[in-house]
Amino acid sequence: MLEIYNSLTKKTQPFRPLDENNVRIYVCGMTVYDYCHIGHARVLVVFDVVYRYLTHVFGADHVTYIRNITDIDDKIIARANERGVNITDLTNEFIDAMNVDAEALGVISPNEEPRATAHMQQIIDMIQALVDKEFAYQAENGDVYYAVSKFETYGQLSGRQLDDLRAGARVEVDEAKRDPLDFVLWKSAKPDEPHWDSPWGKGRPGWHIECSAMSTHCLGNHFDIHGGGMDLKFPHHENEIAQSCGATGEAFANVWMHNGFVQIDNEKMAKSLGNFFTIREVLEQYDPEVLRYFILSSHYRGPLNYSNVHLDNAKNALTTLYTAIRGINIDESVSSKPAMQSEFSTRFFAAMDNDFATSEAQAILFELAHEINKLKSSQPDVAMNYAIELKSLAKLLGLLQRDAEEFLQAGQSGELSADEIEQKIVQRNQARADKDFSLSDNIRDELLEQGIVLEDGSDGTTWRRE
RNA sequence: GGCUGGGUGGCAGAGUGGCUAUGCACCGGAUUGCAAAUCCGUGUACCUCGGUUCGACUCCGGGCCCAGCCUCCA
Repeated sequence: MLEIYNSLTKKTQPFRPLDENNVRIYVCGMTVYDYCHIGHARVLVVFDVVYRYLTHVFGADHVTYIRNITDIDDKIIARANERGVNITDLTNEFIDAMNVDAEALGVISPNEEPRATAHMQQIIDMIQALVDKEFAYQAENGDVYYAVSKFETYGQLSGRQLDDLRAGARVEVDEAKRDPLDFVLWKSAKPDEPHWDSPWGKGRPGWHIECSAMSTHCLGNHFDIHGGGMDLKFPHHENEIAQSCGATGEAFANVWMHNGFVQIDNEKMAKSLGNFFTIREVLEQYDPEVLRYFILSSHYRGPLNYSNVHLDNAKNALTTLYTAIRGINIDESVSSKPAMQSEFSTRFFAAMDNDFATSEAQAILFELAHEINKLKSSQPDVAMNYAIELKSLAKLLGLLQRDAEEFLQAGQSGELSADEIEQKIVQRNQARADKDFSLSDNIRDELLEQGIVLEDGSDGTTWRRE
């Protein structure tokens, strides 16, 4: 049975959805004012695997996955001003870019990707409900704030006490707030800022209320899983709980999942440290599937240390996997049937059931590949069945779905086209047939300099890019 | 200062109260014209100090160290 670590209870617990026919998950997505970086890639990929696995467990039509888009906030306004473009053009540009990156990484689109600006009515309604219930107040400067002290369990998710928070608060006291910990729900508009009409005057929503309003709107007041990056736990998710529970009077998300950070040299990746990589920068050097494999090679809650060495390692590992299924002609009529369920599948599912232990699941993929290599020539039928099983398990991780040949020969190292390489191979094999090994070795060395590795198999020579 | 996580072999990274993780790298052998790939095999671990236990890397306590959060952040 699937067990998930719940940040709220700090325990790994059996996952029991409210409705098995509609498992509902909401993940905090991106604020779209720049290209996505590797940290974003991690959220994208991690929750993509969560979604794939939930679908596997509960059925394809029994999971609803929502990932929002924050398309209005201070940074977006600042960036648009900087560039002299309007906000919609800016956010559309980066939403498109995000979709390109996500697709490259093999991320399945969520069922819905709600945008904040398209849910202004729901946001205003929720703020109104909070004001009506006296969880919120309008301050003299026109802003509407959430009164943190009114919500009894505030701090539960992040394990903080109000007094500790006040003691540690570095923010200067905002005169308009009754309590320095109160946070903004509605900001009154400054001149030349985008704004919407509301009962509290022209303005725009605070960041936290957007997610409360959109998740509730898309999934109902009470749903199963809420996810996001570790850093969102406080204050963002803490505030969401206060808002949603305050407004609806019901429970909010049952399970909270938080993925760990991407680090570089054991430090958080951050623009201010200059150790920052966008997805597209990485993909100039590495195949997207390599990045995906790398992300899944450590547990989602732990830190992920990024470096080229690690990506090289991931590339070699993936090459091993693809090499195992290379040359096996998977009979479509067989592969359309459900894959064989060997002991490998059982162990793979057990790993995934254990809070999505993807690195352990990957290890089983290698054992399967090993099995295939052993049986390839002696029992091709059995090997093919294992290959089908391997691909079907890997699919849950979004890996190994391409043609092996295509993966192994992808890339643009060297100047040679596939046709030219094939010609060289023909020449070399003629030389080998003539026992002219110095010529054949020269050709092979020449290709190797271009990053092309030749492999002489029992049924001919194959090549790949290293 | 408060709150979270974590310290495993050359590197990365799982896991378990006594039994092989896995990948990459390395070494020996098979195979190959030679390689590559593959197969067979070897080796290198569990921060520190106490405690519990027949037995702990695995449980408990102290210490040291690292990262994250406490402000926008995936």
